[in-house]
Amino acid sequence: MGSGLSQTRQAQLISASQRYNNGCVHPPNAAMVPAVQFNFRSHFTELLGQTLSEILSPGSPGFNVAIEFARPKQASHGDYSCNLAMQLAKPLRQNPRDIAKMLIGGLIASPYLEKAEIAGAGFINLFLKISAKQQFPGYVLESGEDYGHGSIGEGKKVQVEFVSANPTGPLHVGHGRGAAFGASLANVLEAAGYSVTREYYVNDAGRQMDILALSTWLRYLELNGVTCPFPGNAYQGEYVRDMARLIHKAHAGRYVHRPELLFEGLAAEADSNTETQLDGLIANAKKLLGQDYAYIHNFVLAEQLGDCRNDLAEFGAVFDVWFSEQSLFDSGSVAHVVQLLEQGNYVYQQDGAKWFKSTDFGDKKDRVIQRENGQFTYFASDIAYHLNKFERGFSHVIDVWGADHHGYIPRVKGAMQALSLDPAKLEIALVQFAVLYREGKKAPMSTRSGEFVTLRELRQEVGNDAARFFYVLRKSDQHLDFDLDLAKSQSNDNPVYYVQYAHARVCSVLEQWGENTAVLATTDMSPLTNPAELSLLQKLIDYPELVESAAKELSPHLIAFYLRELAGEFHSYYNATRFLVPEVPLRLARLGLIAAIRQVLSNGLKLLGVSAPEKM
RNA sequence: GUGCCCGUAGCUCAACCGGAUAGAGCACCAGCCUUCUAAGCUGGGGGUUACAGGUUCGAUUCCUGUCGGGCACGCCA
Repeated sequence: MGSGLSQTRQAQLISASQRYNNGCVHPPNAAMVPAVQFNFRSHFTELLGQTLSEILSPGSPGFNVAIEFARPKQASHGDYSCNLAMQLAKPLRQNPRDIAKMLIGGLIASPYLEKAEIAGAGFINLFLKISAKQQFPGYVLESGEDYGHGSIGEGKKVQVEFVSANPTGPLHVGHGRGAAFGASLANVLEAAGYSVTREYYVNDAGRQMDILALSTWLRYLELNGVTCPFPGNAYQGEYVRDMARLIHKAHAGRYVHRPELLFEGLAAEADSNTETQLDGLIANAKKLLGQDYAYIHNFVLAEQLGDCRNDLAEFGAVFDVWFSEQSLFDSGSVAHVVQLLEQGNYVYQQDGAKWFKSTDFGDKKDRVIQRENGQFTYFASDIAYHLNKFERGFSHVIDVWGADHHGYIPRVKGAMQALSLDPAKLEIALVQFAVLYREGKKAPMSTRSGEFVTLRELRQEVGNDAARFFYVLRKSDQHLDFDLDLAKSQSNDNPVYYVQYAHARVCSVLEQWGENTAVLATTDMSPLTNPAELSLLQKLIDYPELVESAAKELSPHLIAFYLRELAGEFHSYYNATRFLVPEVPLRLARLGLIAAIRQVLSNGLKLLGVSAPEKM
């Protein structure tokens, strides 16, 4: 979410520090106000920042060096690690270890800090007090479903537009990835404090829809005993015949209009697979059907959109707005936006067409917005659509596109600039298509040819949970090799079971314990001292920061990775440690910890649209 | 040909926008169920981060070049 969010982040840090200075931020002690906003990383950033400002005067070299804490991989490097001293070595012309010594010496006491060490080339490693970590299970359980929810979004309106597939046939597994990514991303942004609108842009105005309408009509004619060749580049899928059957069933021969004239003025059947031939057929169909063309067109649109909507809803991708491209033409928005661009002197006429000067904004070539035949291009309606988005008051707009559209970015951003909109407020998240493998070989996929694996088919065979999780298990802009056989097999290779199983195991233990889990939120956690327990505590502490990062980086896959790690640590802990031990304080503390783990697993899975079963 | 993305264990992928000994999962090998769910756990082998330079305290990460792969380069959407 680019610069906008990092500014937000800074604002957040500043406000956190102010609260700290005013004494309004309390340690996460269950007896006090719950420290919902509390965050060790920002706490230490603040402490070190104060130390730094005492050592350096404003404006001196190194004063503006960013203070960042990392979570070291090795436990011996502490809980939080900072490279500030090494960053300062050059501007201060001093040995980094000496600087580190100076910084640690001036560090303000913190109730959470056990010790600070200098290590390696000059790392400052901070160790949390165990007591600080032990506050978290109670905090997690108190926060419940809200644990991990943050406020970096500040309630700002963000739109996530995703899937937006042409309603010309069933969604396939490529769309599924966009759906899983977009839906998860929207959830993550919401958890980070944004007010999210989920939107689907319906391409109901273009040629593809005409081809679908034509295809359906041709199938319908066949049902009425009219034999005519079916073009190879029309939509071949069985769903087209299904729609034709529906029309036939409801209206019998009502829409048979002089089919013998269909090929009038067109080439012979033999070479009937060209695009011009198809356009000719569409034109003839429109002429022959007259007013009735709209019926066919609207019927197939409604059918496909309805099917798509159900499919996505079952997949857990629910939209707030279904935005019609056609409405932009009907309302005059497209004509208007072209006018705006003309007024700005960004449009010129050439070869009978109107071109937008996108090269003014870094595009490789100028782009047609209105064709020689007077029709607006898809690009024109897309400009109008983006203008419309910002007119609706979104502070950020995120478009989730297939990566094959990446070349489209410069012209859209260019158009935004031409309209005096800030292109930085539009973020494009590219999602690579999933490449299918069946029996170790690439499976062909093309909507037109009718050879595809549908999202619905995938969901039915592997289940929604597995599909949702599988899709976001890798970075969205990376290719996804989707092994159908593996995904369809009910084997334990599928990582979603691993995470869900951890959740179910906790449920099972708590059920056998049999008492009211409510007491666990206020249980004394001081018996939690072994390395596995401390590591799990830190894992719980990390979760809110993780949600924040996932939101800032538009990377829901981070949630999936985190859940796998958390589940892994839990499974190890489970195998090595007994929870239902006779000693009551230890038993309660361990149960409190695993109950908190369960809560975080559940919260994370919810963001990904995956269920958290109590039994498996 | 031009532009964008990518190249990490046998395979699929991470690595917190330059940090410490590059991590997981599959697969392979050897173990763990009279104890809270074995859809689990423990241990083991596996790497010149495609290659060659450069930038600096430090590079999988940034820059240049080479090789290899994907995508895009319509008055389609």
